[in-house]
Amino acid sequence: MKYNEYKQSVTELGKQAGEQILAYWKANAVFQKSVESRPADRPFVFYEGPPSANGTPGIHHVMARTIKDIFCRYKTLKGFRVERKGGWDTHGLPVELQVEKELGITKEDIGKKISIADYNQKCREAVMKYKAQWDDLTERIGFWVDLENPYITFDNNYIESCWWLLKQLHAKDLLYKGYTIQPFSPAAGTGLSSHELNQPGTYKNVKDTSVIAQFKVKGSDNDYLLAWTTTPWTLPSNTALAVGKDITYVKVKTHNQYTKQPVNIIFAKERMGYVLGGNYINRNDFVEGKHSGKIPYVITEEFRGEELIGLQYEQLLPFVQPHENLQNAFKVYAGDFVTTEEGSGIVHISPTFGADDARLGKQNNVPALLVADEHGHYQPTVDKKGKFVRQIGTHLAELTQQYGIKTHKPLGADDFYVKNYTGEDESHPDYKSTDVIISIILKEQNKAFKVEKYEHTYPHCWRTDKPVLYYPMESWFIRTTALKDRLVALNKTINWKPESTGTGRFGNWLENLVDWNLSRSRYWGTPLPIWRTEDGTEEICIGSTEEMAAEIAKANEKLGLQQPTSLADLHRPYVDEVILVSASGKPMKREPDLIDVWFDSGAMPYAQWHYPFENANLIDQHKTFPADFISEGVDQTRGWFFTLHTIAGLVFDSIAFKNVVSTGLVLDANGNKMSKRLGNVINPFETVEKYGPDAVRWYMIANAAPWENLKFSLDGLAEMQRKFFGTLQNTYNFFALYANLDGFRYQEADVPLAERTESDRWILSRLNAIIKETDEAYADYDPTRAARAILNFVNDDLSNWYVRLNRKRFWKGEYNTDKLAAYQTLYTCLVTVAKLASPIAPFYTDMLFRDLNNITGKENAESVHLAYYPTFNEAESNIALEEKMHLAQTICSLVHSIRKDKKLRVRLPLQKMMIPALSETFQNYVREVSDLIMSETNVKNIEFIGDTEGLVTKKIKPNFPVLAQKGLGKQMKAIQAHLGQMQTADIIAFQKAGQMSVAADGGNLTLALEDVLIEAFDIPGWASATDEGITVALDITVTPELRKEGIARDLVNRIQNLRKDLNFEVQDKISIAIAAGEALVADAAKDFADYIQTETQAVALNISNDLNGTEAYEIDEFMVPIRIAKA
RNA sequence: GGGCUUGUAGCUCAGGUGGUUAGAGCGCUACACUGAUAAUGUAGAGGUCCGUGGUUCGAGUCCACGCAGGCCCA
Repeated sequence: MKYNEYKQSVTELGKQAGEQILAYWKANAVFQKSVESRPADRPFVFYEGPPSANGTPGIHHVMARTIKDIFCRYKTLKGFRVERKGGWDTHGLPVELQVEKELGITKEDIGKKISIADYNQKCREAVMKYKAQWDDLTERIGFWVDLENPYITFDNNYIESCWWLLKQLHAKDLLYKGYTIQPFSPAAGTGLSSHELNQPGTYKNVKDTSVIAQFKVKGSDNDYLLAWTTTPWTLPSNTALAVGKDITYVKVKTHNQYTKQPVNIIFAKERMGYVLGGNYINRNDFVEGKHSGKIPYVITEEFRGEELIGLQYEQLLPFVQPHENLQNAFKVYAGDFVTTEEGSGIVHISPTFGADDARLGKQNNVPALLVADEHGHYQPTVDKKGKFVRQIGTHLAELTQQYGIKTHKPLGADDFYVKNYTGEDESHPDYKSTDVIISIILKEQNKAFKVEKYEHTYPHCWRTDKPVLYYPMESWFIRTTALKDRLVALNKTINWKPESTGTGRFGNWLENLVDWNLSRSRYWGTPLPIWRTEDGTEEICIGSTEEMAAEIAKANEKLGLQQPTSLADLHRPYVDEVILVSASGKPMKREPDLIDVWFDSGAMPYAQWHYPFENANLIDQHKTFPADFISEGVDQTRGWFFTLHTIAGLVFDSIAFKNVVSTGLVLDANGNKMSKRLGNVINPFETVEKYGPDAVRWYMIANAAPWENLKFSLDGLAEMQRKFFGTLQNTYNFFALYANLDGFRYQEADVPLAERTESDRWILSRLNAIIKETDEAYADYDPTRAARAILNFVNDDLSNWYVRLNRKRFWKGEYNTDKLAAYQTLYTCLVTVAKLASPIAPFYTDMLFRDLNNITGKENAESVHLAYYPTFNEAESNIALEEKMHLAQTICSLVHSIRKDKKLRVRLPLQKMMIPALSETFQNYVREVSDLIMSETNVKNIEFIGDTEGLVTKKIKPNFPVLAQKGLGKQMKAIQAHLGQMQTADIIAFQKAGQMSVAADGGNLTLALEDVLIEAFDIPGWASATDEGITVALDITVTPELRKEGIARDLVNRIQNLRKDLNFEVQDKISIAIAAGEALVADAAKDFADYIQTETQAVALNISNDLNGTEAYEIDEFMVPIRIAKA
């Protein structure tokens, strides 16, 4: 049995790992074992936020799923049992729109051209259209989740759990029916979702008639409040005005430009330019003749908006009176939405047709202006076709006639549409919109101060292209505001990553919570389980199929019906057909709405287990509730995060999740959003196919924190693959090559730590440091910190330092304790790295782990994912050693830099280097790693120079933090000045004395050695270099002996190259022939024959005159023919 | 308009509690190394730390106001 050795590129290997390890997991049920091998009483609860499978997955899904997977795997390594149930979100508008598009129908056709039953069947099929692709990607990127038994939101059982939850809310009086102002398309006869409103091209620039209307203050002669509107058709339903409390208003005396009547007008001071623009001029500037045609004005009063609050005014167009709360109508209120950006700074309020308006109305009990229809039900002044009701239309028709307004056709009471929904010919010279007609009437009645065209953007229906109407619609709400404080308090117990999303984005949202509008007027979704009598006085909320069966039976009996008591499908239209009976014996019909799909997903903690009808103990005994961990995109803050939190809070008075990672967006390499239009979409399948799954996962995690946006670049991915996986693989290959030759199988006892080399103990200390660091990072849900720590360890510590320095130990000499220690140390590093990195790169690390463990059998685990997380070993941690090694690295780097400067190749040995002895500790540290420094730099001796030699220039500067702590901040300038002028001799004197006195403000102060930092700066007359306060000087005298030794090393190097070029095996013995031509080279070869032969495994070395025609190689400054042959 | 967030080298990113020479990797330039070799090492060039004010002996770091990008909401 030998360790696998790999020749292929790192990319090939990544792909290979992705395929082979996946197959291995499947064949050996590793996922299942990773769950079942952990004790059931140590659960770590994870919730999978259900994706919708009606579209293909994107690269950002790889990101989201990687994050989820990492922590589940980590917790498994830590010994937790992590069950992961998959799930699918199946209801909702996107599915419906997709089906409509496929069938070429609109919402109006449903129930006409296609039955609801058939339509919903289409939705049911469409929603799982791409399930196979999703499953494939999930599997290929190694996201371990149970795909065999997922929860599916359209299942009857799932719906039944949702109903149960709704019933709990209903019982707590948290479910109610109310009004909400929603975008509505009269032309299409349907409400519009925000999704539909966000369709491109929906918002258009239009020119509307805007009016500054004059609202006469009650009891005054001619004081008027000016309110501006771009929708004059809403003026007949005006019931209030809003002002800004802190805005400054003025009263201005002038004349109305249309009627010439004197008026005192009130509006925001900042809006004078707009209100009085054009035809008006300040009376002080008025010059007769020069300003003919202009109307003079004068400001008579100035006051804050607060003073206007409560003021009463006369109804502007008194066609109809409000039917309730009349005492609150036609008054001035404060509105936080009032600005001085446009209009007059006073806002016209019509609670029926504006969201702000409705809110203000609700808060202050201001009535909406409604009119009774033929059934006595109160309705808005405009019907759903966009037409004024007769009560208004009659008046408008009369006034049109009275003022002789010319129109393109005679207008009756039923002809006043608020926008041109009937397709009238607008090019007709006498065509006038209802807005214009209302404006003319206002002008005639001295109620309009200014009328003009106003260009703005306004939303239009994406299907009919007609303007949208904001219209009051009946809706069901969850009274979330009732428990707002509790929801806020519960949120504070949740650990959010990043924290700001929890306190800011989510916390603020909770603080400003409004009731959750649950109603959706659609077909494919969870039906609202509420049945009502026609007059709405009696209702029932059904909480289970059993309850429904009982109620149906009751209805059948009381109403003499023949309804089946159980439904095969709880969707529309089947539930719609169910008639129930009220307590008083009246028939009850289901409220036709569906519920918001977000309720479905928010219900998953319970509904995925069909709670409480099955598995009740899972929730009741808190076995799977609340979740320990969830993760989704930050865009889910008001989506899934909110609904999970709200349902748990309202129904169970609990949080739904303890830790949540909200992930950022995946953008293209330039930071743009990926979109089909820009053609910058990264295909996840192709990417994983090309680079293998681990590189993609690793890159996403190591490159940026999960909650930051990720600029996804394929170059960056390739770089990360080379850097991390390439280096790790090289290191493993190195190990495997020699371990196979030496037959190392880790059968021997561990070499005691004390018997291992400095570098062994150093790398083990570093290894322990990252065990600790990664463990903390994972536990803190910060995978990026873990990935970067591992990356730096593998690259800098393990590969570029440990392996490079210790290469010879592996290929030279006997299989002795030292060699064994080297193997054991490197093995330990590799197998530990495999474990630490396995949550992020599950495939490659499993291959690495198994390649190692299959030979040694050290661990009883058939996969790295069944192993346990390494534990920090205090005994192996050695901070002092790590510092020493850092010192060695710095010194080597300095020597290299001098060598480079003086053009002295490393193979040329040098006699000595000198290092200023800054302190006893420093000197000892360097001494302990001196062998290492000497072999790495090829310098024969290290000498320390003390102060006595007077060779070193020293530099001194304040130790700022120390001085600041002593409260000497103010004296810093003086101290700095004093230290700046000190010479080396002064510094040495100070070092000897241990303290000195410095003149400062308010007397002398005494500095100790700890208050300053002293550095060796330079060694005059020597080739030296300085970094991090350490200076190294190099003796660059090249003696003939040294030169010969350098030549000998060159020879070894050339011969080794030759061996390789000739494809000799590492263990082949050779004979060498070197040309005698150059005396110096021949001498060197003779003097160092033993050395050369040992290094190159040569049994013979001849100096020959007979090498004509043999290729020559550059040695020192000579060209020397060399020939080798197998012995 | 509101909430949150980001802005440091050509690119991707580090820079606890303020400490005076702001770092890494990639890329670029040059050199070296060559029994890990489709590797590796060393050095160099490259920064008004988004701007403006303020606090401080001292600000990339703290405060205020802006600017630009992003997300969510109106």
